[in-house]
Amino acid sequence: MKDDVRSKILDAGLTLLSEGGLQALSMRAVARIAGVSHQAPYHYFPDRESILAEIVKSGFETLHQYEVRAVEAEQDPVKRTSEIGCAYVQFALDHPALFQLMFRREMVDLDNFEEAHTTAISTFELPQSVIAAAHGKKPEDALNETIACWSMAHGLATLMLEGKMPEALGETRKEQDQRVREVMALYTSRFIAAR
Amino acid sequence: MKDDVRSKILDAGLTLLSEGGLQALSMRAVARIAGVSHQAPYHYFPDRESILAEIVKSGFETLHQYEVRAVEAEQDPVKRTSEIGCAYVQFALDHPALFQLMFRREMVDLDNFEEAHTTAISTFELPQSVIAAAHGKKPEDALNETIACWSMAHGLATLMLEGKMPEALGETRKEQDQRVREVMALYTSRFIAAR
DNA sequence: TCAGATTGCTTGACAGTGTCAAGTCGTTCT
DNA sequence: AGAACGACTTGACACTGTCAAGCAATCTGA
Repeated sequence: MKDDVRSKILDAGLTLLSEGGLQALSMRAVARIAGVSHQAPYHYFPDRESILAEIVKSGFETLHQYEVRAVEAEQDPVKRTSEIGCAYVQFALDHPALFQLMFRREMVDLDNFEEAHTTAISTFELPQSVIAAAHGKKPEDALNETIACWSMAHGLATLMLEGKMPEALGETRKEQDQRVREVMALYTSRFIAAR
Repeated sequence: MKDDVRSKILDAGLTLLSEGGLQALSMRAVARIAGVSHQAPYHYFPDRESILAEIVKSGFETLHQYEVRAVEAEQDPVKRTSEIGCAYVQFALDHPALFQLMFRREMVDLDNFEEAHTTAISTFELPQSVIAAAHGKKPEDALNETIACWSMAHGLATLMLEGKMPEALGETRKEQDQRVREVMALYTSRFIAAR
């Protein structure tokens, strides 16, 4: 394999993230796990941020898959809206450190990485069209609605990951999913009320 | 002053946070700015996290003040709800690095710092009672509603700070405040629709 | 065929970090 | 006077990201 080391480096990054969290992700550790010298990664990437950007890009691709699956499972635009929000939170709970990495500018500034930036944007567009449909609007006219719903899902995910939610949120993952569903439904319930 | 050095250390921390962001906040830098040796801080605090916890505590106190001011400016529970959400986001925009510090468990795990934890909880209780009033419920029966609203404000703040919001959100601070108001109103609009 | 360039790394060094351990110096207590 | 203590300082260690140089194998072109 030509890019054997390169992909080993990225794999090592993902492994460290999932096993030790964000703070375990150092470039020396990545090299160690990939079984190469501490400078080998910089042969393939100009700097640390470029390595992280590649990992972030793969993260947004996975998030996009979560969203697509949620949308495919439902037809009704209102139900789709709450489902896609749940999918977002579930992605965060499934990949906590990766999620944090994806949304910390001091780790990766997406403005400097066009590819990753484009991938990130695509995870925004699908929710936008779903939410717009729920409101009976065109996507470009539903910016505030998209932001409101996205913020709610993102805030919920962030606060849960950081352990800032009251314990009452549920102990098992199943209970948590249920609670997330209830909370997201509080956004979509405005449609029901408006009918 | 007896606690001269101690408060100089905390001040130095806040200064570094506001001037250089989270990544500028190192204990060596704190000591440097406070004009003491790199080990002096550990004479007053057992470890790095304890210093940060004290800073975080002061942050939650300030956040609480923002909330109180918002509630005092409005009587109507529904308007209060969106105002308190705006106040939350405004605090984050006014003190970006402090806000990040307050909500990152790997920086400060509030479970280990009872005082700071209590202060943090108090910033949750005021919104809870306001939101409950808007719903005509008792605070303890409005947990989901509180979480929904809090998540929205928190997500909005986080995404804005991390530069993840579409540029369309507004360039000047005044435009941004207006946009935040519109978005928060999308949560409270469910009350209006329900009437 | 064989010098020279390129590829794919490794090794070494440097300044920065948090923290453990020990040292210093002035005051205070006995 | 001497011991103890408070308020630090100094030094060291392992860790980090990154700059610089080195080095063996492979490819290129004459």
